[in-house]
Amino acid sequence: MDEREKKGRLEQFELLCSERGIPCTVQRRVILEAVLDHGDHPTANQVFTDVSASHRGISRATVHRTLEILSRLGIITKTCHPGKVARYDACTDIHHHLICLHCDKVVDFHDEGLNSLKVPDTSSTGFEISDFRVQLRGICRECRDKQDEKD
Amino acid sequence: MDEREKKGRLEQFELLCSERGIPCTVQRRVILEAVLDHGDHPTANQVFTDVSASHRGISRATVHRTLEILSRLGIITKTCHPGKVARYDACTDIHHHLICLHCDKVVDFHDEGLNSLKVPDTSSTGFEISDFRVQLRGICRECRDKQDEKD
DNA sequence: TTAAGTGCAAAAGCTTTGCGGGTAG
DNA sequence: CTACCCGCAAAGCTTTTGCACTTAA
Repeated sequence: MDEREKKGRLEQFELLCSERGIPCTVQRRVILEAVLDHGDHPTANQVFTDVSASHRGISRATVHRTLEILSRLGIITKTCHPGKVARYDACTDIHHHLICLHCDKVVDFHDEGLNSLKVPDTSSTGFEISDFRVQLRGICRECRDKQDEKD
Repeated sequence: MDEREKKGRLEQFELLCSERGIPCTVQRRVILEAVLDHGDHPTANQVFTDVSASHRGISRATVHRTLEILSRLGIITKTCHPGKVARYDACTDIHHHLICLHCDKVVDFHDEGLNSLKVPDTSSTGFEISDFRVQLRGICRECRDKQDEKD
């Protein structure tokens, strides 16, 4: 993410904090920055590693707690993964996912056609829908190559 | 899932096994049945509980190993969840998901309009797409009600 | 017969929790 | 000043692995 946009997101975060009376601590800013910088869909552990590289002494527990808080604020979001650990995402513009059913890799995919999908009526379900994602599921090139080797 | 369909899926599984020379053990059949019966998106632990109710001595390790194998065979599938544990799905017909960003609940949603979505060209990505899912993201009724209580 | 699967128990990862000291507002 | 947050360490879950025994084909 470029510097200008990042700065905007950090200001947005500080605004949200003061609106809701939530302390805006150093750790929270640093962890948010790490997610914004990471690009794809880091796990809590990856965020912890990134953060530790520049700031001594931020604990794993804080990373977990903070990621949860940030996603409740809506400033980042939990992504839907086929894997076994939680993953987070810097939730900027609408985008979609290519998913490898073999190695669980998830890659962002931007496409105007998908963005203009009409969300159907869900009123009977009790859900209030705010946005949507399309998952395109299949096999990535690396996994295909590995399969071919075996043959 | 009704008995007739279940029987069909089990036969399909036995066929797949013999095609690929993979042993079709009691445990695998029982675990597959448990997923088919479960309905929504059980975790390995839920499958283990279901299985243990009717069959003594099937270990957790086997449940994990088997779920992985069944999903590689394509007879079940890993679902994409915002949570922290792997979840599986009896992958029958195409369907979509309502996702609560508050409590991570995932509910199946069937809709003809979504089914007919045109999959875009992904040739530049190296992925070979076999199907797709739409995630409708928002807040479920229970979580909305809880929020209202607080106000 | 024999390659592969299974159970058990132990190890390895990921996440949460309780508590005393520290900090933002 | 005060409520909330943080780091630490320990506990709690989920998943994986090594090995001896069993089983499907």
